[in-house]
Amino acid sequence: MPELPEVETIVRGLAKVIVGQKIISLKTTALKGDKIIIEDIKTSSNLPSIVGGVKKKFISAVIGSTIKGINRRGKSIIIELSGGHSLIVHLKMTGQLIYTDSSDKVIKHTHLIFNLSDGKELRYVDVRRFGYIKIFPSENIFLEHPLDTLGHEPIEIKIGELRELLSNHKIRMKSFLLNQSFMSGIGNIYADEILHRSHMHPLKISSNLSGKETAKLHKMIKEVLREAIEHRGSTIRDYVTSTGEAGDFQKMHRVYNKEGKPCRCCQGKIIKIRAGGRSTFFCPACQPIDDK
DNA sequence: GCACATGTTGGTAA
DNA sequence: GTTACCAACATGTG
Repeated sequence: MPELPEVETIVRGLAKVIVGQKIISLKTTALKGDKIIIEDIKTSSNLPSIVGGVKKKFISAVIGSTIKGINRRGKSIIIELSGGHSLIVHLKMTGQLIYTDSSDKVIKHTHLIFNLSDGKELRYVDVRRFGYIKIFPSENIFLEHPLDTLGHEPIEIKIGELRELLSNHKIRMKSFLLNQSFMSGIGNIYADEILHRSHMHPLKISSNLSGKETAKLHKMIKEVLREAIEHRGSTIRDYVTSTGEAGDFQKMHRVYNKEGKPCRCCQGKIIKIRAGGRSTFFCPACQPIDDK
C-alpha cells in the first residue's frame, strides 16, 4: 500500500522523533497459540525473517548505535546509523513503522522492536511479511538493491527528463508510471489518480504523447503527490503514519476503487480494467486514448 | 471455498 | 533488446 506520499509522511514523522536517539536493544515476537511472546534479540538465533542484507552484522551494528538520519528514496526508507551502517526499510504491501510508547500493546505481526534511549519504541509490523529491513555499510548505500535500480524522484523530475523517458519507450502509460526504474515512488493508486487528472487513457502508449500531454502529465504527477503528502497519504487498509493514524487522501480519490461511480468531471461511469497486472480504474469518457 | 488485495521480482513468451 | 503476462512471496478480508 505505501507509495511515495505514505512513505514520505512516515519519514517526516519519524525524523522529528528518532534522530539523535540511541538504540538500546532489539526485540521480536513469537506466537504461542494466541499469546504474543516478546523475545530479546541477543544472537542471530531469533532474528526475524524480515531482516536482510549483511545479516551477521545486524545485531552488533544496530545495538548501541545512534540514529543519525532518516530519508526516503522512492518507496524505500534509509535510516543512517552511527558506526558506519545504514538500514534500508521497504514496507511493500502491508509494512508499518510505528513510533510508540513501550507500554502500548504489542500487536500480532510485530517483527522487530527497537528500544530507544527516550524510553519509547520503533516497531516494524507487517502482516504479509513481504517487506524487509536490510543492513549495509553506509558507504555506497545507493549501490545496494533496490536503491541501485531506482529512477527519477517524480517530485523533482524535469519535463525534459520525463519527455525523454516517454519517447524512449513504447509502453502503456499505466505500466510507465508503475515502473520504478523510470520514476520511483508511484504505485497503483497514484498512477490511476495521475492519469485521470491528466485526462489520459491508462493504455495509451508512452511514445505517442504530444508535447501538451507531456506537460499536463508532468504537472499532474507533482500536483497529485504534493496534495497526497499534505493529506498524509491514503489509508485503504493497512497504512498508518508513524504515530499510528490514518491518512486522509483516500477521501480525495477520483477514480481509484470507484468502479461504477460517476466521474466528477463528466458524470460518465468509472470502469475497472487490468493493466500492468494491476486493477486500473479510469473514466473512458474523459480519458481517451487518442492514438491515431 | 473462492476471488482479490496497495509492491516487487523473476521467468517465459511474443 | 523490449514489452506483456503470470506466478510467487504470506495472510487477511469479503
